[in-house]
Amino acid sequence: MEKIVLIDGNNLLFRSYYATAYNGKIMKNSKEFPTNALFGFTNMINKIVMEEKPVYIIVAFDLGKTFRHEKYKDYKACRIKMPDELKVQFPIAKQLLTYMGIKYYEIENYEADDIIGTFARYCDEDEKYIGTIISSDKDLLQLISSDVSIKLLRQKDYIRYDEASFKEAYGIEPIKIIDLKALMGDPSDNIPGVKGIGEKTALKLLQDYQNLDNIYANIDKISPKLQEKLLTDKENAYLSYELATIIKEVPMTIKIKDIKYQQEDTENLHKLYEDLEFYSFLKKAPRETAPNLEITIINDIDEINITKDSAIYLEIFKTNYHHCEILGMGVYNNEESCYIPFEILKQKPGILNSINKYTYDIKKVYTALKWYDITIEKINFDTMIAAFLLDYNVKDDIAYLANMIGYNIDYYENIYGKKNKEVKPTSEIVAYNALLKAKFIYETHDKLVTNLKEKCLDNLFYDIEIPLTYTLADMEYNGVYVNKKILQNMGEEIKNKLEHISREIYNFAGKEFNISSPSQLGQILFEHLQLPHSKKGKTGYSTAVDVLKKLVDKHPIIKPIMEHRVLSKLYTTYIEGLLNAIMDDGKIHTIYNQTLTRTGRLSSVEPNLQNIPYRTEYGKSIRKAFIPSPNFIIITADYSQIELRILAHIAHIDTLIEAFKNNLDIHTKTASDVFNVPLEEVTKQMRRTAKAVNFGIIYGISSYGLSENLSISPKEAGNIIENYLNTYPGIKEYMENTIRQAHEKGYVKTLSGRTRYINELQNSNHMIRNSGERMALNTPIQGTSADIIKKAMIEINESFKKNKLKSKMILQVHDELIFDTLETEVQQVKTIVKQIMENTFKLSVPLKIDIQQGNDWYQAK
DNA sequence: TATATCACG
DNA sequence: ACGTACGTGATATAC
Repeated sequence: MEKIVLIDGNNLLFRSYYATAYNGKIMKNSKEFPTNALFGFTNMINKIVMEEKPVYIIVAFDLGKTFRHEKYKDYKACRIKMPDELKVQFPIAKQLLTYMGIKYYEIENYEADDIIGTFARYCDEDEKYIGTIISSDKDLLQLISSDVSIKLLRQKDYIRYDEASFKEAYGIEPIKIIDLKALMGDPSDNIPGVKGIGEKTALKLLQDYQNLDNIYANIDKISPKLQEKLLTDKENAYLSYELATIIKEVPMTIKIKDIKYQQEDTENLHKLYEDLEFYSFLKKAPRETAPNLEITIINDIDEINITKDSAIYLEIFKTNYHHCEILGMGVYNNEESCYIPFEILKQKPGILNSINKYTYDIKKVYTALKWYDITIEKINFDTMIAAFLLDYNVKDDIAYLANMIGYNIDYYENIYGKKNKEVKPTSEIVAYNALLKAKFIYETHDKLVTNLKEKCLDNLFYDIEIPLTYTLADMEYNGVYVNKKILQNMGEEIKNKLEHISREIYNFAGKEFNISSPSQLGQILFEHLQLPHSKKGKTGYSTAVDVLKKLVDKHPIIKPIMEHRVLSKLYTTYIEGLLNAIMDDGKIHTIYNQTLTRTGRLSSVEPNLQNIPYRTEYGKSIRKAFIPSPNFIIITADYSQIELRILAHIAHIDTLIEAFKNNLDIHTKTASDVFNVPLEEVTKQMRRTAKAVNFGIIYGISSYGLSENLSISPKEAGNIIENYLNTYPGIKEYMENTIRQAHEKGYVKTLSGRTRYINELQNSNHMIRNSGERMALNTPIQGTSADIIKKAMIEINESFKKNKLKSKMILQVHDELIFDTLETEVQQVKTIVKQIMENTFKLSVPLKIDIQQGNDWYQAK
C-alpha cells in the first residue's frame, strides 16, 4: 500500500495568514512583501512531509468561484473577500511547492475540496492506495472511508479520524456528514439547512432514519412540530445536501502517478527562502551541492608565501570570541590562497602583517587573536560594516550576506551545530569553509568599495566605522571589573526579600501561584480577585506596570506584586546574569554590535552593559559592583541634552541655539517660551510638560503618544503640541521638510551621511506609514548623536595611546563614556575627554559634557 | 520559538 | 477612523 497525502492548500494558507495577521501588522520581508501566510504554510508542509512520509502528495487549490447551482449561486460565491496581502502569497506558495518537489493542482469551477474528493475516490477504488487528507475544514470529514483518513487541524494540535474513530466520535457514518449538514446547515459556508434544526436534532433524526431521503419518506412518523419545520424547508434541505456534497468526479488532467513526491530543487528552494528571508528554513537544510575550491592546507610555517592584498577569514569554534577556540585562517587572493591551521599560524603570528587585508568583522578577528596574545595589523576593510552601511541585512554569520547575494556558503550552525552544542568538524571541512568565506570577501571587496563611494558613505566607513571597530575591540578586550562579592551579597538580600514578598502575595491571593507568570497573575488579579481589568491582549490580561499602578488603591496585593517584579528582574537579569558573565580575569567583556541598529547606535550583548539600572535607587546600586582597576577610579562623561542640541542645530532654531549658548536649562527655557511666562515663573509642572514635549519631538511626536506620557487627554496634548510648534515654527518646518524628503527619496541621513532607508513610508497601511514618518524624524537626530560620540571615542582612544596613558575607555552607553582612570592621570583624562567630546563635531550649538568620578560606577554619577 | 515584561539611552 | 511615541537586550513562561 502506498500513501497519498491530500492537502487543502487554500485552507493551509488561510489559517497561516489569519493566525499571525492581527492588528493589521503582518510579517513581511525587507522588501515589504507579505510573507506571514507563506511562513506558516512552509512550516506545515515540512511537518506534514516529515510526519506522513508520503509516496504521493498533492496540494489542491481553489480556482474561481463555484456556480454549481445557477439559481442559488450566491451561496458559495459570497465569501469574504481575500485580502490583497494574502492573495499575493498564493503564487509564491505554488512556487515553493514546485521547488519542494510537490505537485499542486487547481481547476476552473471546482474547489480544492472537489480535487481532494476525487483523489479520495481513487483511493477507495484502488486497493494499492491509502489516502490522508490534511485540512482544518470539517466538510472534508465526509470523505473518510476504509482507505481514507483525515488529519483535522485544530488551533494548536490535530485529531486524526479514520472510519472507526469518526463513528465513535459522531455516532454516524462519515458520509452522513452530508445529510447532517443538509439538516443543520453551515453558516460559515452559507449552507441554509432546515431552520430550527441544530446538531442535536439532526443527529437524532439521522440515527432514527439513516438519511435525508428516508427522513422525508417517514415524515408522518415525526412529531408535528419538527415535521412542520422539515416540510417548510424541504427545498432548502435538498439544496443544502447538494451544496454540502463534495464532488468526486472532477475531470482532472492528472492521475496518481503524476503526483509522486519528488526530490526538492535545493538550489531554487534556497534562493526563494533567501528572497523571503526565511532563514530558519535555510539553516535546517544544508546545501547539497557545494562550490569547488582548491584547498592548500599549510603544514609548515615556511610554506606560507602570500604577497598580495588578501581576504582573510578567521574560523573560530564557539560564537563568543572572548572565549573561543581559534581553528585557523583562510587566506585568499586571485593568485595565492591557503588555509593556515592556528597551530601553524601561532608559530609566526606576524606572517601576514606586511600585506593589506580584508575581512568580515574585523573586531572579531582582532579580539579573538588578542586573547592569544597576537596583534594582527593592517586589516583595513570590513565586509560586514560595508554591507551594513549599504543597507544589507547583515548578521554575525557571514553566510547570511553571502547567500543573499548569490554565493553558496554554509551557515555556521550547519558546520558546527547548534549553539552550546557545537561539534568540531574535520580540519578539511573547516579549511574548505574558511577559504570559501575568504574568497567571498575577496571577490566582493572591489564592488563594495565602489558602492560605498557612489553612495557617499566612504568617509563614514573609513573615517568613523573602521577606526571605531578597533576602538571597540580595545574596550571589549580590556573589559570592566565587576566585584563578585558585592553582587553575591546583594543577591542574598534580594532573595530573602523575594521570599518574604512572595509569602505576602500568596496570603493576599489565598493561594500559591507563579508570580512571574503573566497569565497566572492575570487569573489571580482579574478572575480570582475580580479586580477591574483595563486592556486585554490577544493572549490574556495585561499585567504590565501601568495596569498595576492603576490598581494600587484597589487591593493590597498590588504593591507587593510590583515590588516582586522589580526585585526579580534585578535578581535574574542583573545579579545572576552579570555574575555568569564575569570571566576568570574578574572582568566582564561585552560585545558591541556595530552593525545592528537602524540609526547607527551601538548595541551591547553578552551581557548588555547598556541597560544597567539607573533610574531607581534600588537598581542603581547594581552599579556599585562596577569597579575600577586597583589604584584607578571610574570617570564618567556624558553629553548633556545632545539630541536636543542636534535638533536645534539641524532645524536652525535660533532661540534654542541661543539658550544652549547661554547654558540655560533647556526644558525650563522651552516651558517659558511655550507657556509665555518669564523663566523664573516656570513651574515644576510646566517644566515637566515641556520636557515631555521636547522628548516627543525627538521621537516624532503624536498627540496620543504625548497624552499617554503625560496622562492627559489626546486633545490637550494636541493643543500643547500646536502651541509648541507655533512657538518654534522652525521645528514645524523641519518636521515637514524631513517627512517630505523622506517620502521623495525613500531614506533619511545623519550629519555624517549615514543613510537609513525607510520602507515603511511606502506601506499601504497608514499606521505603518506614520510610524515610518516618526522614524524619519528621529533617525537624523539619534543617528547624528551616535556619529558624534563614535568620532569622539576614536579620538579619545588615540589620544590615550599617544599620551601613553594607562587609563582606558571601558564602556559606552549611547551618550555617555566610562573610563577606568589611573589616579595620577585623572586631570589629564578629564581634560582630554572634555576637549574631544565637546569639540570633535562642530555644530551651531555648543556640545557640553558633564564629568563625574568615583570609586565605582554608582559613585561616578 | 514567541510573548510579555522591564532594564537602559 | 484609525491606535502610536524613537532605539535597544535579557529573562521567564507559555506554547
